[in-house]
Amino acid sequence: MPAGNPNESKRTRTDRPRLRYAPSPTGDPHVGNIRQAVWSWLHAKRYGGDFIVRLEDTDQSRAQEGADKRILDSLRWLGVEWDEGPDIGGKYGPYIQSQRLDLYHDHIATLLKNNAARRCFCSPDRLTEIREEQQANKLPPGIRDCCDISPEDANTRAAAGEPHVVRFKTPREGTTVATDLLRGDISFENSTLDDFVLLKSDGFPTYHLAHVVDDHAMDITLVTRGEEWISSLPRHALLFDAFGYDRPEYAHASVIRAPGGGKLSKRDGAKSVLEYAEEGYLPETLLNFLCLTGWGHGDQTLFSRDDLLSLFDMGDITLASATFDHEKLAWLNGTYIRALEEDIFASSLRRRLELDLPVDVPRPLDDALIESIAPLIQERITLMTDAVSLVDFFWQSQIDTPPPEDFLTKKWRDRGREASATLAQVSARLNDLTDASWTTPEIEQLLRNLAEELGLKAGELLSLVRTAVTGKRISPPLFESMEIVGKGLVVERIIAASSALS
RNA sequence: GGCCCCAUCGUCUAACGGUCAGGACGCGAGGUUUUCAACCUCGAAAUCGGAGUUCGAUUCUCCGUGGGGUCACCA
Repeated sequence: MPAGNPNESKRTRTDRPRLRYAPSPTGDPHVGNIRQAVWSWLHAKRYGGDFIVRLEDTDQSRAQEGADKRILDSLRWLGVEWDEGPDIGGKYGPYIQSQRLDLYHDHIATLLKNNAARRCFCSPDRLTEIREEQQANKLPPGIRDCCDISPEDANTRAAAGEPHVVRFKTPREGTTVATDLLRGDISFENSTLDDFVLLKSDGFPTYHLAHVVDDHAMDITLVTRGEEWISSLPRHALLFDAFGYDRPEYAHASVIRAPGGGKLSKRDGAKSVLEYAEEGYLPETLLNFLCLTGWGHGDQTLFSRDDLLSLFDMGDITLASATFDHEKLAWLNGTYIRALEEDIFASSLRRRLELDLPVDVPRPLDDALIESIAPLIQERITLMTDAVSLVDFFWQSQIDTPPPEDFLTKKWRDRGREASATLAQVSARLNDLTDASWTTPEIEQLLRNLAEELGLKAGELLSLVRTAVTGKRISPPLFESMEIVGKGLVVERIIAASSALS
């Protein structure tokens, strides 16, 4: 038997388990995929075990430049840490499958020697021909007896360099029973299985071979993956048996579904982890949310990283497939934004605004200004990217006065002249305030008094002032905003609005 | 279609045979309020259907229905 288990440890699902995340570097990880990584990590850590990252780059044609780095970046952003991996190594390395080819070849040699596998020289055309024929005869579509070549002949042809694959010789009869941690025993009739490919003609292993060889070699105790793998489970069970290896435990998680049904895809607004990061979601939000869909723990909705690290158990995940709830994700993000320490929020806001504010606004942004604005909007945004449209007026030297139909609502509709006159009075009064009195409470007092004087409700007057000063119908709290914008600019803007309305 | 998996409010979930079937998002009503949020109170909303087992089924069994996965030299 090639490459045995380096450790004869007796680990179990709940005693120093070893779990792995094995992405193939074909693109950015999406939420369903990364959830698998998060869960594996949480489970491993909960029980004092190890979390391993292994790159499954066995499909050369689908490999994508830089995908490996973006996968690791996604994990880091979420706060997922690994004990062994392609970047940091470990005693079971290498952690990149394309660097483990010899191991797979050794295993193939063993199987061939034991007559548990066979070389297959069939062309793709021949294979589709077989499938069509079987389908016409209402037989299982899998490839079984495609070529009848003696092992000697096969070895000769292979030695001569003839391209071929190596297939597993799946038993024709009997039943293969495999166990899923969440569903119990699942049995499959061997007659419905096929002679699946282990080694491709380019010398790379298929997932089936690589999974069995590596998860054994790396001493993985619990394999977690999506339920799309359940149908391949008997193949893996048979392979472990063929090598004489103990089978690991398996937990197949359900798929995350799109709101309309079906698999979640980009079309449904599903984004990669890094895209969520760019759009202003907080890592703690996504971490919490990923565990909220497909898992639950009593009445609890909010889970900190530490909560999850001490509560999560792979055995508690939900069997039914969950629908991705964008609304709840957004709500959750707002909740986490509000919970941020003031200074953390301020610095995060600053980074966001440096990105989102118009290019003509000089960088770096003024820290004191950011710090005074931050508390005004912290509880008003759901995404960090919501901030800019709420606060851009603080940086504009000049704001465009909205058209009358937007400016004049309710009480002021079709009463531009009155509005104009009112604003003129407001600007005059504000102008009388001394610089020392240009504070939130004094501005508020002045405007409330003036409203009373004019026989207006406070809201009626303030809606006018708000639009004039911020250019918006909806804004951060007005008095605070006015204090920050400063007397000169405020008065200037109100005068401008007044004349625009006259 | 074959094989396999799954099934509690619209959505995410809790209830390991006995609960007025709980919580969260969203939704509705009210309160608070300078806009918008936030916050507070209240409300509507579910065990897919049918047989069993049991004193008693959301929970166990079977059938049906519905949804999903898979049938590659992709993972």
